[in-house]
Amino acid sequence: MQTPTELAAAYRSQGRKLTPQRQLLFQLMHGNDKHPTAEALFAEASAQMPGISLRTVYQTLNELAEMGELQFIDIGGGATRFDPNLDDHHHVVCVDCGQIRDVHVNGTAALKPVGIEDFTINEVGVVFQGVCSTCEKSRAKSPKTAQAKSPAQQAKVSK
Amino acid sequence: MQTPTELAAAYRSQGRKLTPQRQLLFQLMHGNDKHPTAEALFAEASAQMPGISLRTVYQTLNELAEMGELQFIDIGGGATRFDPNLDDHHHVVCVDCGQIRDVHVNGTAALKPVGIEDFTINEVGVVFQGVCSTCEKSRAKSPKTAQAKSPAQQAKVSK
DNA sequence: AACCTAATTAGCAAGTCGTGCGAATAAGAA
DNA sequence: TTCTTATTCGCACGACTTGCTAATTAGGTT
Ligand SMILES: [Mn+2]
Ligand SMILES: [Mn+2]
Ligand SMILES: [Zn+2]
Ligand SMILES: [Zn+2]
Repeated sequence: MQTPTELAAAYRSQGRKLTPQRQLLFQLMHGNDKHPTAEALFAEASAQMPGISLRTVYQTLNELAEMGELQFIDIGGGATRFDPNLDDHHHVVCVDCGQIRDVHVNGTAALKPVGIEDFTINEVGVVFQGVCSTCEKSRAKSPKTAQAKSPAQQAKVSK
Repeated sequence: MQTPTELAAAYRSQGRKLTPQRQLLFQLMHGNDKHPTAEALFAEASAQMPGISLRTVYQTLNELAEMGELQFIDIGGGATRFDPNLDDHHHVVCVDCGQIRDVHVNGTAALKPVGIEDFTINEVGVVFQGVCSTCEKSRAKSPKTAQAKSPAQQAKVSK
C-alpha cells in the first residue's frame, strides 16, 4: 500500500474525496503488518475518531482492495484479514493465538503442480501452520489447559 | 476418509449410532473430490433422502472432522469446503468458476520459510490460483461479459 | 465567502454461513 | 418389547459482511 500522502493523490486523481475517516484508515493501515480484521481496525480507528462507523471501515478497505492497494487474506477463522503488504510474500499462522505473520519463502518458484495442465496458474499462496514461541511457552506451563482466546484471534484450523 | 463400511465400524466402536442420515453422508463423501460445501452436500443428500436437515449435515461433517476423517478447506469465498482426501495434497482454485481441484505438488519439502525461527511449523498448505480450461474458453467467446456464477461456486479472490 | 452537487458517511436492515438449544425421535442394548 | 440415550430437526441466535438511504460533507464553482 502506498503512503497516506500518495494515496491522497491517488484518490483525488480518481475523483474520490479525501475524508478524515479515510485519512485515518490510510495511516492505520500503512505499513501495518498485523493483518487485522475489519473489526480490529475499527477498534483502533474508534480510539482516535469516536463515532467512525464499522461500515465505513469495510467500505474503505474494499475500496483500497479494488484499487489494488491491499489484499484480502482468508485462511478460515471467520473474519477476513487485510494486508497492505503487496510484496511477494506468504504467511504463517499460529494455530493457538491466531496471529498471522509475514514470511518470505524461498523455493516457491520450484513448486511443480502435477495434473493441472488445463489450468492457467496466476498465483501461488503458501500458508504455514504452527505454534509461535509465546504460545509454546504457555503450553509448557499449562499443558492441559487450553488458552483463552478472544473470538477475534481464534484460528479455525483445518486438520 | 475410510469407506462407509469402515466408518460404520469406527462409529460403533465409539458408541456412536449408525443412522441412515450418516450412512448416506458417508456414501456421498467417500471418494468425493469435489470439495463440496455443506449446502452442496445437503442438496445431494436431499435428493436421495428428502427431509434430511442441513443441521445434520453440518453435525456429521464436524464429527468426521473430529475423527480425523476429513479436513476443512477455507480459501475464502464464504463457505467452508470439505475434503475427504487425507493424502498429502494441495489445491488449485479457478478464480472464475470457483472449482477446487486436487493437485499433487513436488518441491514442497524444499520450501524455506525465512524469519520465523520462533515458530514450530506443523503443516504447509499450497494454493494455486488460476483459470480452468472451461472458463478460459468462455472468456474467449465473451471477453467482456463476466460469467454468471452461483453464489456457491463464487471464489472471493485475494489480490 | 457563499453555493452546488456528487460523493461519502452512519446506522440499521438484511443476507450468508454456521452453531446452540431442546423437544421429538430412533438406534441398539437388555 | 422395553429402556436408555444418542441423534435428528427446526428454529433462534451469533458472527461477519453488505444493501439501502437519509443526512452530511468535500471540494469545485460563482
Ligand atoms: Mn502479509
Ligand atoms: Mn483436496
Ligand atoms: Zn501463538
Ligand atoms: Zn473455471
